[in-house]
Order: sequence, then structure tokens, then C-alpha cells
Amino acid sequence: MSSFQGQMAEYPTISIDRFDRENLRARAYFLSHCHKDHMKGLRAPALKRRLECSLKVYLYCSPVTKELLLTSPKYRFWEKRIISIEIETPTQIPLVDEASGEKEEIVVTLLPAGHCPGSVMFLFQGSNGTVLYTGDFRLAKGEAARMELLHSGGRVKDIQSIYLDTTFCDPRFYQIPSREECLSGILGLVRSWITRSPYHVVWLNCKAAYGYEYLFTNLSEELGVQIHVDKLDMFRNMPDILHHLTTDRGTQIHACRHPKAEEYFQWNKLPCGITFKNGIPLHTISIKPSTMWFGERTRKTNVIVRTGESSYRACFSFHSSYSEIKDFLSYICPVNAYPNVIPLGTTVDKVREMSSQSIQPKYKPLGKLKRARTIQVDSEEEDELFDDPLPVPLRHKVPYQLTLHPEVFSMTAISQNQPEELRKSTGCFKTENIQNSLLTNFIDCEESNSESEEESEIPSSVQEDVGPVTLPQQKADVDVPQWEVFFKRKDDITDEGLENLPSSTETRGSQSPKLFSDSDGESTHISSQNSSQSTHITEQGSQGWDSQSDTVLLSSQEKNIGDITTLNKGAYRSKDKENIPTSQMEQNVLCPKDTYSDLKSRDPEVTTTPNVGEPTPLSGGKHIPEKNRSLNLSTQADSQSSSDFEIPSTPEAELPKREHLHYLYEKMATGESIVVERKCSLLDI
DNA sequence: GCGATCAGGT
DNA sequence: CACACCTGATCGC
Repeated sequence: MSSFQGQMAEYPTISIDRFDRENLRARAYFLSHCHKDHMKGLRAPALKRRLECSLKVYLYCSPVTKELLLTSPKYRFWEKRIISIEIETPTQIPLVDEASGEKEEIVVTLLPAGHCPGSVMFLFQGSNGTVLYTGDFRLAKGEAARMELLHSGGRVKDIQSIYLDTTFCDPRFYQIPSREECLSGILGLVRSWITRSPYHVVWLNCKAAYGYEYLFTNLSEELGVQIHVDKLDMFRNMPDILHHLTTDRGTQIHACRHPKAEEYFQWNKLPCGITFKNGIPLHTISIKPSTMWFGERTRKTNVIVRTGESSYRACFSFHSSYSEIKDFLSYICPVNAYPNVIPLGTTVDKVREMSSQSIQPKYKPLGKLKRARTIQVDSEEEDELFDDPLPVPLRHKVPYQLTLHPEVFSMTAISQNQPEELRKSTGCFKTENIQNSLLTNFIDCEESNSESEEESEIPSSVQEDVGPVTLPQQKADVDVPQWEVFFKRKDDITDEGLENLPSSTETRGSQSPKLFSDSDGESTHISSQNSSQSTHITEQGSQGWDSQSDTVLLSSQEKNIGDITTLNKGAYRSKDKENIPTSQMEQNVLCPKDTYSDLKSRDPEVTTTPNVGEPTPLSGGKHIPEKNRSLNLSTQADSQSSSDFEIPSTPEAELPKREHLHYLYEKMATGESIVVERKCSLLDI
């Protein structure tokens, strides 16, 4: 759950994914995707009023997000004030203070985030440097390297700060099976069931959230069966999704919902109410997508788990795993990294406590934990992450040493030449040590690391069962949001062994509803264990579903082939980066005038300017003139005092960015490396 | 009646 | 484990 408060240190006049409190003063709004926890305040009266008074304030998002948002009547009032920006199209946006008339420009580039339809990351380039706000994301290893617009001159851009989805930034969630593995497992299960008879149906027990469309479209594509859903009007302009959905209850795959769905299911009733087809009772199984994760020790990645006679859980994640985050971060090498999610193991209370106590981070000194030790899988501490430094694999860029405050939700990075000081003064921990410490931590394990996923490079034995349907990544059409922009399939899908699919003898008699627990119960176990999978019994409370005694029906390939092939493919696929600047660095410029006069059109009028190289005037961001700072602050004050819109003045309301900016600017001005503390999101609640 | 918040559920 | 919700109760306006 995002705890990002909306503002970034470098560009405090814009707000992202938060629309309440201080964000009511923003000069521009950005929405990374259409999940409610990123839309706080978006339909509140306060913001509505602001909008009515401040005619130059707009919400920027991807075309798909705009479409999804405006489908809901509750957000319809935004219609004239949303400007969609095409993916991977650097676009200049004016940030105007309407009280003073002061204006600055910022260039934003939307990068696909792989979290849900329309989800993007925002790359901002402006006078205070380049920053990346990831929103929520699921990116496989190596995907950052394939994002052309993260690069410049053949290397990764200098990113001052990253605002990062840290949902699974915990070594317990070291690995999550890839999208392809999960899809493949689910596909196998669904196929094996629905091919038995027209009366065998599957209920996909999905939560109310965007993000499962990837699953729906792929199942439908592979099986030629549309998915029954309650609503599909939000996809009316997204044919690549729409075509795979139906409101016809006669289909064999359902993803419909009902408040009493679980109860219904006990009685062999689908959420949409049907139990029969042509007078013949249905045979139903449920598949509940859940995030399954695996610590580094866990070798098997079982993507389907049977939880009851007719119930299954299937691995599915909208968020990147620890190792994926690690890969992403170590590739980007930002100077600062801020978590958007309160680190796991830190409760809200703890956070509140800490933040009220002191902004001084609690940390363990570095250099103490070099020794290998048995990891505490259940440990809430992340201390063992932050061991002594070891070399990091370099990639495109001389790495900074990333540092992390695990308990203060401020990850910072420091330049390599002065780690000592900073360590002393801030107690930062190096993010790069995550990977090293993990190796260290696991070295004692009984299982040999030589068999761990990371180290084995077993060639993929690809079965073509699933078929190499590749959706080419293409630019979204101006008018019709394109699904494939956000998710693309890879060719190297591995199919699962389908031998232990539900047997017909286990088929629940549709007329004899089962009366025992069938819903995710830990107590129901069906004996179809695969010996190679059941040998590893982990202690209670260990990570991963496979550690439980649930019957594992399907397992992915033993080794993490996906990552390797992905990387290789990425390398091949990645275009010649030296060509990027010319072709890709064109910017769209949203001229205020144009935008203004074009409010009625569906899309903003954008003018493309010829390549002028880096669109960042002060891309280094190392030196911020003093006047900028004071200007910034004074205009904020102005906008408060002489405001013609009803923004309550909040004199003591932390304005954390001010102090932080001050510090930041000072450090920048002196050329020192930067360590920024971010206040707890719940500080002023 | 609405919104915000919390508890509890999946 | 945790996600991204949903529902219902309570409170304040």
C-alpha cells in the first residue's frame, strides 16, 4: 500500500498519486495508475473546488489510465482537465503558479510499469535533476535495460532520485515466479479442466482491481474462451482486452464477483448465480490468484497450489519481487532512493512511533555482519541485508553506493568517494549489499546454493504448447489505448507438466455440495504430491507457499530460466542505444496556449520539437542557484496568502519538502553528496 | 446524505 | 505473508 505523500523533494510543486493535504496546492497532478490507494483525494470536494478555480491545473496520466478513470462517473468531473500523455514520449509540461504567474517547465516521460492496464512510471527532467517515480511496478529482470528513454548516450541517465515501489523489498520475497511461469501454470490447470466437458467451468477468484487483464487476455487467447466479467465498459476502447471478455454467463471461464461469492462456491454456484447449463449441473473449480514468493533457499517455484477439493491458488503478482527490485535499482543507480511503501515488517504504529521520536534513523552500524549466518526467515528485521560492502556487478554506469535506511523508509545513496562520513552521520546502509548479504546469509544453509536459481544457467526447454504469441511493444494509438503497450508476452513460455491435474474422481458432484471447508483451508490436503517437490519440508512460518503442506500440483521449471533468457533476449532486443537520442529524444511540448485552447479535444495538442538533445536544462542538478530556492519558497507563500482559491493555510503543516529541499540544495550547491530523509507519511495524521 | 476513518472480511 | 479492494459501523458536518 503506497504511503508516498505525493511530493518529491526535487519538484515539490507537482503531486503524484496523492491529491489531499499539501497536494491541494500542486501546479500539476500525475496519476500513475488507477488503483484506489493511489487516488486518495482525487474526488474530494477540496480538489474539486481547486479545479474550478485554477484553470491551469491538469492531471497527467497515460491514455489508458485516463480512459479507466473517466469510465467511473465519480471522476467524470476531471474530463476536461486530464491530459493523457503517450507512453515513451518526452513531453514538456508548464508548471504555473497562478497567483504569481511564475512558471517553470518540466519534461515528463511515461514508462510502462507492468502493474496494471495504464500503469506507468514517471521520469521527470527539469532544473532540479532527473527523478524517477515508479508508481507500482512489475518489471522482470533486465527490463530497465530495455527502456530506451532511461538511457542517454548509451548509458543510463543520471537519476538523482528514485521514488520506488518497495512492496516486496524484503528478502523473504526474494523471488516471485515470472509472469510467464504463472500464466503457464494457470493455463495448464484451466485447460485441463474445461476440456473435460462443456460443463466444467473455472472461476477465477480475482479481487476488484485492474491488473488481472493480462491473465484474462492470455487465457482467452490460448483457449479460445472468453472470460465472464461483471463489467467491461471501461475497456470499450481497448479492443485487445475487450475481445477476450464477455458478459455472457454461458462461458466456461468466469471472473465475475459477488460479495457472497465464496459462500456461493460452496454450493457450486458461480458469483453470477448460475449452477446449471442446459439443465446440466456445472463442475466448478476456483482459482485464486495470490502472490506466492520464495526465498532464495527455495528451489522449487510451484505456481499452483491446491487448497481444497476444488480450490486452487495460483501465483500472480502485480509487484516486482525483491530480486527484481534489486536488479532494477542496481541498474538505475540513483543517487537517492525513497521507498513509496512503508517497509515490510514495519507496522504503522512503529512508523508513527519512530517518526514522532526522531528523524534520526535507527540502524546497525555497518561492517559487523560479514560472517555467514543462518538467516531468520521470519525475522522482521532486515539487518542482515545491510552487511559490509562487497563489489557490485557493474553495468552501464559507475555505480553509486546505494544506501538504505530500512526502518526509516528513506533509502539514500552516497557517492563512492565518501561513504565513511555518511555512514557515520546517517547510518545509511548500502543497497548493493542486499545481494551480497543474501549470498552470505544463505551460505550456511543445508541446501547448496549451487542449485539456487540465480546461479544455474540451464537452457530453457521450451514447450511450444503455449505458443510464442508475442505482442509487439508499440506506441499506443492516440485514440485507442493499446493493451500491449503495457504487457507483452515473451516467447520463452514454459509449459507445466499437466500430469497431476485434478482427477475426475475428485470432481465434486455438483448435486452434492461439499460441506467441508474448501476455501483456502490449510487443513485440506489432497495426496498427489510429487516426490521431487515434497522432499523439502520447511519449518513452519517459512517463506513461500511451497513450504506449507498444501498439495502442489504444478511446479515451474526447476531453474530460473526466465531471467537468463530474458536478459539475453533483452540484449538482443535492445536497440542500438547510440541511435536513441535522435529518434527518441524528441519531445512533445505542451504549450500552455495550445493546451488551453484545446481543452475540448480528446487529446492535448502537442507539438513536436526537433531534437535538442537532452531535454534537461540542468540535468546534472548539482548546482542550484540560491535564487531558485528562495523563489520557490516565496511563491509557495504567495500562493497561500493571496490565493483566490480556498486552500486552507497550513503554516505548521510540515512542508517537509521545504526543509529537505533546503538541505538538498545546500548539499547540491556545495557539491556534496546528498542524503535526504523522508518524513513518514503518517506523520501528521 | 456525505465523507472520513476504522474494523473486519476476502 | 500481503494485495486491493469491499462492507459495515461510527463519527462529524
